[in-house]
Order: sequence, then C-alpha cells, then structure tokens
Amino acid sequence: MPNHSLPTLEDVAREAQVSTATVSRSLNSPDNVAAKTLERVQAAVQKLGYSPNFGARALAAKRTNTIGAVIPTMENAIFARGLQAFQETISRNGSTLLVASSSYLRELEEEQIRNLVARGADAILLIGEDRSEEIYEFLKKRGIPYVLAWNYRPNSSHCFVGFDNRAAIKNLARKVLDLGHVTIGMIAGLTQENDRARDRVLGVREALAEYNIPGENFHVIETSYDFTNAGDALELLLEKKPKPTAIICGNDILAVGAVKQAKALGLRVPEDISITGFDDIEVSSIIEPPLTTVHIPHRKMGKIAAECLLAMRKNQVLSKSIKLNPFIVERGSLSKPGE
Amino acid sequence: MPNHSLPTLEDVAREAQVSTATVSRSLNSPDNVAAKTLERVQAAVQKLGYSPNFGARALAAKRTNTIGAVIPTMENAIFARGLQAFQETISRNGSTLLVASSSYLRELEEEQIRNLVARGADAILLIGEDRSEEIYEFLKKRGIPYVLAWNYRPNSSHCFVGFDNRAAIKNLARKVLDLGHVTIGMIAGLTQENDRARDRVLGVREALAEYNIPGENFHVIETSYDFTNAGDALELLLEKKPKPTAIICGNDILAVGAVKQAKALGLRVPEDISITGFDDIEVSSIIEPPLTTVHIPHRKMGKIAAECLLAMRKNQVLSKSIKLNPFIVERGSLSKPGE
DNA sequence: TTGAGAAATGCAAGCGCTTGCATTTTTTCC
DNA sequence: GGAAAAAATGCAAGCGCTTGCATTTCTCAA
Repeated sequence: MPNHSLPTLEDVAREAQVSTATVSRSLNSPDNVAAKTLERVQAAVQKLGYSPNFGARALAAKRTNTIGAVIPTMENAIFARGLQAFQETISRNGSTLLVASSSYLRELEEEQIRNLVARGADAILLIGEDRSEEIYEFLKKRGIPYVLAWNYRPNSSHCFVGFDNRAAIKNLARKVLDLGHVTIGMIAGLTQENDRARDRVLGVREALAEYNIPGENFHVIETSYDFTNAGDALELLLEKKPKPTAIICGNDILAVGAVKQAKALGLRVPEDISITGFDDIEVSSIIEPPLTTVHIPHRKMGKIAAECLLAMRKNQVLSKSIKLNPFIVERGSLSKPGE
Repeated sequence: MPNHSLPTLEDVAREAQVSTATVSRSLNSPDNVAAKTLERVQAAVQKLGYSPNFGARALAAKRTNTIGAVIPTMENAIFARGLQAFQETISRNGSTLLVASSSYLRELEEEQIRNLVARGADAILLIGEDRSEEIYEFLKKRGIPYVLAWNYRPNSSHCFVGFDNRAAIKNLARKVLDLGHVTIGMIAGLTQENDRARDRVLGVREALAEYNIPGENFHVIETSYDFTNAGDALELLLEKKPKPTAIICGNDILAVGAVKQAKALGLRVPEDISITGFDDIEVSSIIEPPLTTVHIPHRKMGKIAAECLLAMRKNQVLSKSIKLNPFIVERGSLSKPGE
C-alpha cells in the first residue's frame, strides 16, 4: 500500500510555481509547454520524487496504457516465447502487459478476459478463435480492440495475427505421404474448445483425402500436451490394424513423448516408425533423432500482434489479419516407411 | 478505448433505487448489505451489464489488486514455470499479474520496477538480489512489499522465497569430486549483475577448496544462457591443461549445449567427460544422456512467493524469508572420470 | 510602437468510485 | 410496548489527474 503522503500533481505545481494543468501538460505533451517552464517543472518533479497516480490518471484520461493477454499457459515454450516478444514490443511503446492464463479452459478464459477488461486493459491479445459469441460481443460493446494469434482462418471476420494451422500441417502430411506412407497415426491435442488443435487434425485429413488414403488407414488419438500421454497414445496407435508407419503429432511436445516411447519400445526412429512434430521448439533439435517439424515464427508473431494492437488502439480501426508463413524443417525423424 | 457511455455506479443506484454507497458496498462487502437490497442491486448490475471502472476504483480505494513481476525473460523455462504458478495463485486470490522483463539488464530492470509501481502494482516479485540500493529505497518509501525469488541468501535483510544457489551447487560439486574428478571445468552464466550465477560459481569454488583442489585445476568460462555459447565454452575448456574430466554447468541450458557439442566432437558422455546441469527443466531428461542435475521446485516457488506477497500486502508485515530445498537428480551425464 | 494572431498558461469541472459519519430502520431484550 | 443496541442505508467529501475553454503573454509584421 502506498505510503501515507506521496507528492501529488498539486505539490509539483506549487513547487514549480505553475498550475496543475501546466504540470500535467509538461508530463503528457511537453511540446506545448515553454522550455523554461518545462525545465522548472522537471526540476520540481525530480526534487519531490513525483510519480503520477495511476488510478487518477486512468480515471481522468480514460485509458490505462495497459494491454492484456490471456494465454493457455506460459509453461509451453511456444506461448512463452511469443509472449516475451509481445511484452518487449508493448513495453517499448510505453505500455505494460497484464497477463492471465486459462489452462485451456474456455470458461476460465472468458472470466479472465472480463477480468482484464475490468482492470482497464485497453486492448487484448487472445489465442485462437474458439470462444463464445457473447464474449466477442462484450469486447465489441466495450470497444476493446483484440487480436487473435496462433491461428489464421481465411474466412473469419476476426483479426488474426498467426498462421494457418490447417494448411501448415497439411503440407507436412503431404510430405509424409509423398514418402510412401499409407497408414498414418496421429497424436493430436484435445480438439474441443481448441481451434488450433482441430485445424491440425483437419489439415491432416485433407491431405489424406487428396491421396485417397482410406479411413481405416488413419487413426487419431487426442490427448493433452504432455510427454507421458503422448507415449501412451503411441502405444495405442501401434496396436491398430493396419499398423501405422508414420505418426504425425499435434505439436513437438507430443512428438518428443512419442519418440521417447518408441525408443523405449525398442523401435528405431525413423527406420521403424516415422514421427513428426509441430512448432519447432528447442527440444525438437535436442532429442535424438531431432524432429522433422513445422517451424512457427513465434517471436515474430508476438511482435506483430503487439504492433497491431497498438495501432488499433490508436486509430480505432480494425486492422487487417496478418498471415505468417510456417515452413517445414527436415531433421531426421521422418523417412520412407520400412527403410 | 471504452465505448462512449458505459453504465456507472450511479446508473445502477438509480435502477436499484438505492444510493451509490449501497451499490458500492454490495459489490465490495456484501455482508454489510441487507439480503433484499443486495438482490435488487445485483439484478440492476446484471440488467445494465455494469462493471466497475478500474481507474475510479483504484483512485478511491488506493489499491489496484494488481501484483507486478519483473523477470529476466519468459523464454527460459524456469521463469515461465514459476511465473505461471505465481499467476495462478494471485489470480485465484482476485488479483491480476502485471509483467515486465528485464533481459538480464540491471538498468532496464529498475526502469521496469518503477514502471510497475507507477502503474499501481501494490506488491512486486523480483528475481534475485542484485540491484541498486536506491531501488530498494524507492520501494520502501512507497511502501510496496516485494519478495526476491530464485535465490536465498542467509544473511540478507531482504525477504527471499527461494533456494540457496551456492549451497545447492556446492553439494553437486561435492558429488562430482567424490567420484574422483580432480580437474574441473565450469560453464557459468554471466555473473555480473546476477547474484544467482555468481553464487553458483562461489558454491563450486567452496567445494573445491574443501577438497583441496588447486586453482590451476579449475577453469571457469562465463557465457550467456545459450546452447551455442555453451558449446563454444566447452571447446575452450577442453583445451585447458590439465584437461577437465568434468564440466559443471550453471544451468541445464548450458549443460545441454555442452553435451551436444561434446557428442559432436566425438566424445562420449559421461565416459569421456562428465557434464552436470542445474534447474532440472524438461530438456534435461530428453537429451541423451539425460542430465544429472539439481532439481529446483519452480512451481512451488512461484506459488509460495505469491502467497507471501498477498500476505504482506494484507498485513503490512515484512514476511520471513522462505527457503526451499533443491535436490540432486542423478540421471547419467555424470560418472567417475575416465571410466 | 502597435495590434493581431499564435503560443503558453490557468481555471475549474469533472472522471466514477469509496468511505467516515450521520441518519434511519430493524432487532433484541427486558 | 418501548428503549437501547445493532444493522442498514444515505450523504457528500474527496481520491489525483486531464482537458475544454478563457485568459494572459509572447512574437512579429507593418
């Protein structure tokens, strides 16, 4: 709790022998203040150790210079990295980041969004598109600009700064199929309430359709993003008939879990089984064999999302969606079947 | 920017046919309001879609229910994990997290601290102890409680919630020495302006002294936390005479970089060279061989730090420091020399 | 030197909420 | 049933800052 009596604008005004209005202007639009006055005010600020009261400022100016973000979890490196870049960018622009996490729970996420808005966030970063219509209405009604990151959906009306999950993994799946795999397993993230995970499954299915792979040659298991779960899922997939020769994973974490488990089962990767990842986080090049995966420019995404939000807040214009381009990184966990 | 005319307390008061004071109380201390009245107010709030104005509230109540944290970077998994737990805890207590990062730069960090305070943070989480006396003075003067995490120093006057880096790595070093290693290399983090990194070097030195290892048998190279740098550092260390048989790393990231490089150089780990880590982040059990490292309870630390801060804010009492206990995790990257 | 226009400054009205104190209503207990 | 205590409510004074508008001061051309 702030100490009893911190200096106020008025104290500074008295010290500098000007009005509070002038002090305020010296702080917020120094260009409109005479050089000499400005100097006096600054000296007074310095002397008194003055720092504006946040609440008062927010109340009077109707803006907080605070930008909110609700992400599923900071523990996943992809969000941590993107958020870091996001934070750096808004910080450089004089704003501050207000963070909340949803643990991938839709209800909790909506609560957090309302919370951030109530806390005065004047723009918000959200992950993906899946959430109730009401919450979008709410944001619209309050005039809070928002950007959806980590996905990009061509036909949506929202402003995205992200990449097309569906298309990205589709390309990877094509590459798998081109190598001759005809029975495929997929370890996906939980698709309910998660458009990114869903789009990734969709992308793989589309590729399979293109190559006329029959349904019985494709099996999907959904699981939360966790090494151990991925290992279990791998075992389940290996029991399917016909047995898959390639496992496409919803992200690198699942892929790492699968690779570990495959090795534990005495299988060679990729000779006995190919495994692919998604995201290209650090572990993907540390595990043996390193993962063939899809690289996502997380930092870049965070930075651009921040710039977008900053611009939207300023101009009150809905910004256009921005699509980033992921690309496949070939490392070694994918090869021809039965090689 | 908030829409032109959101409902205010007064609107709710009118709708519910009570005074604004009663509405305010209904929101903040419902126990002091008659059940019937409360009901009427809540109905009005619902009907109008009212949500209190943050600035006004902060101004009038002199507290924001916002807690700040300045961490070096979210990209390092250890901070991400701790911060996630920290956030969850304060969120559960009705507060929100304001985040800034310092990129390990002292000046930037102090700027960020002032920034968070100006933004109304009513308590702050800081990493480690290294910073100017002025900034501590500043915090004290403003009456902002703070907690230092990720380290614990027995003789400091600050409130820590962390672990004793020096003691923890000292134990690990002892274990290395017990195995018979007599020439040691260390890849440390940059120790300037970073008490954790410094304490870790210190801990190793102390262990060496205990075992009477002469100075020329110990070489330290400092580098920023980065895989590639660690690899370079390893090469440099291997050129030293006498050549080290064990490399103690300042954290897991450095250790992973060292292991990768060692393998690239055709060395077997641990047969040809032992390498140890610190932190026990996920990669340490994914790399081959998995790292022998020191486990730090990051999540627990984040949670406790949050609870501490919450309590300090409430009671206006300086909390006692809390010391967490790291422990060594033996995995496979450390063995007897020349085995 | 003077006067018009531009630049700088001051005045004062809020911004929407909390809270101490005063007042009214309800409850309790003889 | 009534007085005293307790509970609920209302009144209104701020909290510290921004900003539109009015006023003063400065600048510069004639």
